[in-house]
Amino acid sequence: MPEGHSVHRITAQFARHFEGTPVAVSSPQGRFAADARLIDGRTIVRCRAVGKQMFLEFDNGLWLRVHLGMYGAWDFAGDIDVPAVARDPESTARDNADSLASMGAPRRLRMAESERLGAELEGFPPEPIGQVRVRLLTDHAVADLRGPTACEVLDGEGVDAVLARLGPDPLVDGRVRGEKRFLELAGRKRQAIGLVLMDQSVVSGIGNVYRAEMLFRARLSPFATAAELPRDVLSALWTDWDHLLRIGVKTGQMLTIDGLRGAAKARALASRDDRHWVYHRTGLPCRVCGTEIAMQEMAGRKLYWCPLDQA
DNA sequence: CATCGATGTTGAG
DNA sequence: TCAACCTCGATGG
Repeated sequence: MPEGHSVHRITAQFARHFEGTPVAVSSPQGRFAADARLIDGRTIVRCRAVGKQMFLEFDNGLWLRVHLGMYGAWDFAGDIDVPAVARDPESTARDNADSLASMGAPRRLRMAESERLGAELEGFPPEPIGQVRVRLLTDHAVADLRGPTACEVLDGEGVDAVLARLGPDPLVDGRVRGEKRFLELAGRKRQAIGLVLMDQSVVSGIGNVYRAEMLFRARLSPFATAAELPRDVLSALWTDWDHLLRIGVKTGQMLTIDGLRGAAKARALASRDDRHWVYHRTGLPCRVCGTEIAMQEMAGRKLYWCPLDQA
């Protein structure tokens, strides 16, 4: 379920609590047992997020690559920090700005598309719950992975091969260098821009929510051919992705309606239904013009747009 | 309690 | 183009 912003947050959590310490790696569920032995007991030396993928480098040159897919999630527990939003979903934007705070009594923290605090722990480490593909355990913290689309151990070349297939990520490649690559890649796609924004080889980290929201924010038809769009339109899309991704990483939520204040902002933070321009709003009035929001499948994913504003 | 659907990707056909 | 992957919150009875 997570789009790029959550993967950056999860990776920061690993960098903070798992980097620089030996990690016991196991597979309670068993499916990852052989791979786990390759990195068991090693120290994590680097944590990287690129788009929706996370890479953890171990001190023997091997990497753990994880893609959460539709319903993958990490459960953290132990002496770890908890993002402000997860502690208090109704907290204000100002509270959220101070990103992380210590969690006091040991608890569970689930990090996927959203973040949720679980019950207090009875002991450490806690028993794995359900199908845990991978468990990473240090003296102070534990991370359990469940339901990932991809989870494998790679050498440096393997990582390079994966990275070579990924388009730019604003937080990895930078706004300027990333934009150059995005313009090159998107500018030659003779496909609908609604497809191109979801293509991870063109731009990394955008999923179904950000795709719909970015197109509305640009007042752009999802069906326009990417290669035929003026360069400054593509450029604006990239700039907006950079902008939205940074908000997402900071707040932990896909806040795509900017500039909200007071009650409207609190509502957007508290309720997913009040958070977006068009995503998941089929048949509801457009927030700008009142036209019913349309929905149709595009390459097997639901596409939402305003037929008037995005004509 | 059963069923549905989801913020994703891969690979078979 | 579609099923499979494999999880779980939301929904309805």
